Amino acid sequence: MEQNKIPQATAKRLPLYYRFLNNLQMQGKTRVSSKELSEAVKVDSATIRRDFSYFGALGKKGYGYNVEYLLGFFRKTLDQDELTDVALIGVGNLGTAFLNYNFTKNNNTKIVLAFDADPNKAGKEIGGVPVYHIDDLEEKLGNVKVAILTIPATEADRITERLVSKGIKGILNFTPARISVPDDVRVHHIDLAIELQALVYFLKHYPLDTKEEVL
Amino acid sequence: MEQNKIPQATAKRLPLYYRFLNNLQMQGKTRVSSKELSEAVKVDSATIRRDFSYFGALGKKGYGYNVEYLLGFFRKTLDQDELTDVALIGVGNLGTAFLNYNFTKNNNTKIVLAFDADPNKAGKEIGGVPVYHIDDLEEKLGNVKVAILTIPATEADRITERLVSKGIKGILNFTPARISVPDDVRVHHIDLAIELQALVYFLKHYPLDTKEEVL
DNA sequence: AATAAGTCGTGATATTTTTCACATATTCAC
DNA sequence: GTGAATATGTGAAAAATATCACGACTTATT
Ligand SMILES: NC(=O)c1ccc[n+]([C@@H]2O[C@H](COP(=O)([O-])OP(=O)(O)OC[C@H]3O[C@@H](n4cnc5c(N)ncnc54)[C@H](O)[C@@H]3O)[C@@H](O)[C@H]2O)c1
Ligand SMILES: NC(=O)c1ccc[n+]([C@@H]2O[C@H](COP(=O)([O-])OP(=O)(O)OC[C@H]3O[C@@H](n4cnc5c(N)ncnc54)[C@H](O)[C@@H]3O)[C@@H](O)[C@H]2O)c1
Repeated sequence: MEQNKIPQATAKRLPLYYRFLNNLQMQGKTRVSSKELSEAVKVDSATIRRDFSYFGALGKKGYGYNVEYLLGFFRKTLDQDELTDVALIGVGNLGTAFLNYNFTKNNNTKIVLAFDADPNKAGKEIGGVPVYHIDDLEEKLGNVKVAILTIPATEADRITERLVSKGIKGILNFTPARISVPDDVRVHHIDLAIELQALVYFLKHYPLDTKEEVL
Repeated sequence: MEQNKIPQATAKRLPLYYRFLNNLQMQGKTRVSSKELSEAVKVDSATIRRDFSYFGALGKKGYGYNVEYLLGFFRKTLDQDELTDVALIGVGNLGTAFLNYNFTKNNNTKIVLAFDADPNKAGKEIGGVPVYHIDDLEEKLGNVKVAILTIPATEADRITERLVSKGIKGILNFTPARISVPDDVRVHHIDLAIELQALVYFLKHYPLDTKEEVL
């Protein structure tokens, strides 16, 4: 699809740029330089210019970038005009937090339904999202292609298999399990315990005198 | 401190290895190869061997790695024997989920106290962790060096400043705000909305026929 | 109109990370 | 013991990412 020449590292930063540009526009700013952007999002200004340059010459020398133009460009690039439906599996501590938080501020994704194995949770609605019993997964999932996994790790493999066979193509996996999927399914692991441990490890073992911010 | 020759990419994977080795030991396995590890944690086996090699020759050719030895080694390396205290700021949706989840399974970090601006939350205890009013931050924080930030983005800068002046050295920031800190403070951003958007972007724009798993 | 200040886009370079591929060592089966 | 199988550790190469530094162009100022 189109140019898949865009480096992954760049692609991961696009939503960040987009969000900040939105803020700028709301503040009524009409122009912005890579230097200003850099200070706000904490990414080197050369990296920002390089990132933008993959999409062509979006700025003007000596001027910077026009906020509205850039925003419009990224809106298209990030498909901000089409809403992507997401399913959430596991309405426990984390899952409930995600349901209550509305990802649809500034955002093109929306959790449209949730599943849980607990019969007490099925039938309810949390944050405006209906919760179904996991037994009804195949029946209710419909054409949703993205799932958030917030179930116990022990359930991850079994549920993943069911999700994949129903056509899910992207999984945001919060369980510590490293799930196996076919090659055409993308899994993004967010392992909170590990993030915390890694932070502590860095604190103890790395001097850190220079500014190095870690994602 | 010791060898800070260990690449950051490697350091981030250490807790993952550690957790899996723990599982292996609990299953009674005594040896493991980089190939087996690779399948379990979804990291290329050459990368695993390279990672381990930064710490010396931990394995044996033709045999693999001794689980107990490796685990003991990483336990020391990751300071699993000392518990690091953590403060949580913002007992809302996310914060409450973290308090209820006990990070101290297999883990060397523990949330020991929490703060919130809501007077109804202060004074309570959630998941065994006392919640104080944010006004008492300076008084109660003590010698804690790591904080988890789960407050509204608008509060992030102000609270960060207070944390830093009280001596916090590591922040796990869940707010969308990109906070500014002195060079000796490490910030790790976990931006859930962006993770979700990035996943959707990859799904739509990247072919993905080969196995590429993204962290 | 000329000058100064600001800023992009990018070739070149540096750094970081991953992967290949193989000499070398060990184990295991018989 | 011997040979086949297994698996490490690592030099070298590749790939990915980040940064430097500067020519080219814009805007603002006097
Ligand atoms: N909460 C945290 O702070 C935190 C931190 C790090 C990792 N995690 C991980 O995130 C995951 C969820 O954590 P949590 O604290 O929300 O757990 P939780 O126990 O509160 O919630 C899990 C939910 O999944 C449901 N469930 C169980 N089996 C199911 C199945 N087969 N199908 C559908 N639903 C099922 C349960 O009924 C429960 O509601 C876990 O894997 C956990 O390790 C959580
Ligand atoms: N919940 C999610 O799923 C989710 C997803 C992505 C990002 N986030 C981000 O995480 C952060 C927290 O999200 P949430 O859903 O838990 O929000 P929330 O509103 O449920 O919780 C925020 C809590 O912080 C407290 N608070 C406000 N100001 C404070 C202050 N100055 N000092 C101390 N406490 C204060 C509030 O009383 C509240 O309890 C937000 O920045 C949000 O953007 C949350």
